[in-house]
Amino acid sequence: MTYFLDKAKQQIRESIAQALGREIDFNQLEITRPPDSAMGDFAVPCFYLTKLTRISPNQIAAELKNKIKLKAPLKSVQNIGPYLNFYFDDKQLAEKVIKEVTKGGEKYGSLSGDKEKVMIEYSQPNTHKEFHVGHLRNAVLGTALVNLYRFSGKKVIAANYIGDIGNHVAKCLWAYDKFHKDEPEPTEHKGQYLGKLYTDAVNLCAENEDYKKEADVVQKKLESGDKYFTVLWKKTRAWSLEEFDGIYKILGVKFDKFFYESEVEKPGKAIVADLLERKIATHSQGAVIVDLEKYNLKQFLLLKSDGSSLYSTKELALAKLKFEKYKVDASYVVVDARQSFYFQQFFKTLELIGFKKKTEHIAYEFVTLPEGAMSSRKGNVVLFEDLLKEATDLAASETTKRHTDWPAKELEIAAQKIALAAIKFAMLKTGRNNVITFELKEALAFDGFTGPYLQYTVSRINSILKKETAKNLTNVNFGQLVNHKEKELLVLLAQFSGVTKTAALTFEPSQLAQYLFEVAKAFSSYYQEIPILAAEPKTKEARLALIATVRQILVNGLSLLGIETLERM
RNA sequence: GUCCGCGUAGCUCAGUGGAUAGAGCAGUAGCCUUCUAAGCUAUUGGUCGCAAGUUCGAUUCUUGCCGCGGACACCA
Repeated sequence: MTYFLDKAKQQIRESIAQALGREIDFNQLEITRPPDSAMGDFAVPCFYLTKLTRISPNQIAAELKNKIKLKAPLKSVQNIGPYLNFYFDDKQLAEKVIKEVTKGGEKYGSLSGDKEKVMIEYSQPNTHKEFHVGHLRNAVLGTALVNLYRFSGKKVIAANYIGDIGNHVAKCLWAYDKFHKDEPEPTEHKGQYLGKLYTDAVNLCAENEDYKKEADVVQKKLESGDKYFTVLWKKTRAWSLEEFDGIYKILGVKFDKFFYESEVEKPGKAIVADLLERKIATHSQGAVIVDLEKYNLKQFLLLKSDGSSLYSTKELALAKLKFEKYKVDASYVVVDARQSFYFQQFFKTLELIGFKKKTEHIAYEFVTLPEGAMSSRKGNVVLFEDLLKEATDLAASETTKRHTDWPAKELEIAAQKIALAAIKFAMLKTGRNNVITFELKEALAFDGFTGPYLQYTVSRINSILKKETAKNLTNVNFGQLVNHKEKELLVLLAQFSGVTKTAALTFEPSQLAQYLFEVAKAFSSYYQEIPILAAEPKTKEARLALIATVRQILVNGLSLLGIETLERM
């Protein structure tokens, strides 16, 4: 799919090559936006041309300005210093952009034809632990990445890899068995209940060496198929999975495939045995390691000295499974940046084994609290459920202030949508490399650069379009859209597809978030100044078509970020 | 100690090898008989951590230093 802006940019490049009378590397010839829209719609800095011709950038810009022959939709070109600034024909711009967005609808901006099949693994919660805002960032980021990748035309398998076994499970079950097995079973929030037990267990084991040993014995028993603990494990594991399922439903987070650590534990151990045989792995202090010293990656631990498995043991088998069974071309794993070193070791190990497939760690920084890191041990984690409740209550009270007459059901649905938008957007609006210091006040903000502001913008457009819409675009006179704010909006809208593509390739949904905010601001300013329904019929028709286009872009973009919009708010 | 990330306005963050470094929040001053004020307009606020180097040109690239956060074998 080639959109209007791509074609226009290509025309700019070709017109320059033609005027110059020689071939140029179009990849080197960048097309940017001037600092002020009055200076042009798009700009070409001429420094690259100077390299080719040895004529000063200012001079070559001046010469080319007179030689360039423009075709629609481009109207004119100006040279300002070392820049060639191009202007669109307003009517053409409006007509092309509005028509292609209208035609594309919810698919507008998407690309197709890419044959690559990738797996994006994310979320990876641990059973028997609590689901907090740290996990939330991963789930929200992963969802956005899956959406963006699909939008840019790739086949994506969204995968979850649930940590349903391991030392944390053993600790939780040890605590359950030792202190709680005679209690009545919890009837709700069973996952959270287990999380609490786990926290207690961590503290107890830290204080008491004997307790830690007991918990380790539980892990050994689990791995050797002990009946009692296996039954207990299956039951409690289901409690956690049920909780995750509920959270994913609320979040609108979906997976095509669930992997469980429990299913790759044995195959993982088999791989480790094979690596020992092949002398890629060796024994060290009773444990199994891969020596990566010569790559400056220390030693990579594959098996504990008591023979039980580690994360790495299982991940070896998982990597194999992904490529062999699911035949993906690339595997992306969305995991906290604190695991970067581990992944370097892991990828190097795969390389030594002879694995040639593309695997990449999509690292993001963690979520912390103003008073320091969240930790189950300190009991200062912010649970997703608590955060959602707080946000929903606030959204409900804000909505009630504005609409005293809304039916209870609509109020309830709206409050949750607004709350989720606020929370998700807060997680997505900054780049992956930023540590998010979680502050409730900020997560619950509904104005400025927030999800609710974007939803509000859509609702305002809805409110107009509910009264009247442009019936048939063939009769619309696009020449009516001459206001500079209309022009600004159109140029912005035309960039949507490019933004989503870059956001996908760089694994940075924040770029889309920033862009959508710009669109919303441009619309709000326009909305304030320019009457739509009260305009002359012809003008009104064109403006209605324009704002429907703005809505489509905002809805499409928000949906990629996993954020729903509301009919009214 | 080694490695990774970050350091831009009071706070939270965009941004770019080149045209006057931008937003949001907070502050100040305005705007609701007119399409939803979760909004808009104006305005205050910056030696882009410090130093050197590469370059016609560095906040952006390189190196060193400083500060903050993180990782560095039996957790995941």
